[in-house]
Amino acid sequence: MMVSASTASGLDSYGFMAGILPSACPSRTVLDHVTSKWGVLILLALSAQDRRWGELRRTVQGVSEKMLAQTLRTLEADGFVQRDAQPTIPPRVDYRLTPRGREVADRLLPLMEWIAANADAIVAGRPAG
Amino acid sequence: MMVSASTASGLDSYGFMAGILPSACPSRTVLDHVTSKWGVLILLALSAQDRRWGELRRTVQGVSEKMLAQTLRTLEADGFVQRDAQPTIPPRVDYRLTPRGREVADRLLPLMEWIAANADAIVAGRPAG
DNA sequence: CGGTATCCCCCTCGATACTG
DNA sequence: CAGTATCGAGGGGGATACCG
Repeated sequence: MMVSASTASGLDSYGFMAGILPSACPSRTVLDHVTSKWGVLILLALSAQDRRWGELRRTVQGVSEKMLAQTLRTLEADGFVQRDAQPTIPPRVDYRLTPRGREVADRLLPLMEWIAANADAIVAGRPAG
Repeated sequence: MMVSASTASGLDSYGFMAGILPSACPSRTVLDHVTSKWGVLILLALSAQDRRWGELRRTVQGVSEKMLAQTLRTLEADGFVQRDAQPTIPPRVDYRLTPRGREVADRLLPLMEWIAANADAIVAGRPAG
């Protein structure tokens, strides 16, 4: 079986294929953060434009305040998101992607586009139940 | 702010940016399956080569039998993975990506490569705690 | 070998209330 | 507006036992 050389060799060079992302390795935690239920959607929302807290809450439909705050803190700790708080009254806080965050978002976008384009067909084809 | 036209316009054409993947839409469920804790790793493992159950269990380190079975069933229901059982004794079951599964895996690979290459720096930069 | 069934703990997450 | 604190339900997920 043949796999596109550019992708397969890239992965093998990091030793993925023998045991994939060994359980103790740092990649697992980063992966969990990036692909977390709300992490993906927040990164995507910020990839389009910088957003304020309330705007983010409205854009990422269904996220609770708790999970928005928690996920933002995680993404900030990993250096994907920068928090910019202005000590005005009322307070104003903007969130933006860091350069590192943009690199991740750029790799998330093709996946999301594909899912958006194919979701209907996938759901329609699921076995009943 | 300028974003690469090829990615941004692609997303906007699916109406992502106003409210991102509205909570009720099918994309959310597909996204959850693809980016689930074990789903990503299983798709990645199968993208390198077809694998038997036991091989998959060893390759995806840390997965329990229950979660491996459960995740494989989900990926199969979504049409990403094909199960090929041979009624021999002892039984032999192979799993392979479907064409649809390969399309997803191809979009997952660049993300995984980036994470593998940057995980150490990210973890090292996390605040203490 | 390649699973399924069951029990049960713990941790995530949502709801609610409160604050600067 | 932009959060934090607390609580309680639910289900993800591990351990174990069993089956074809």
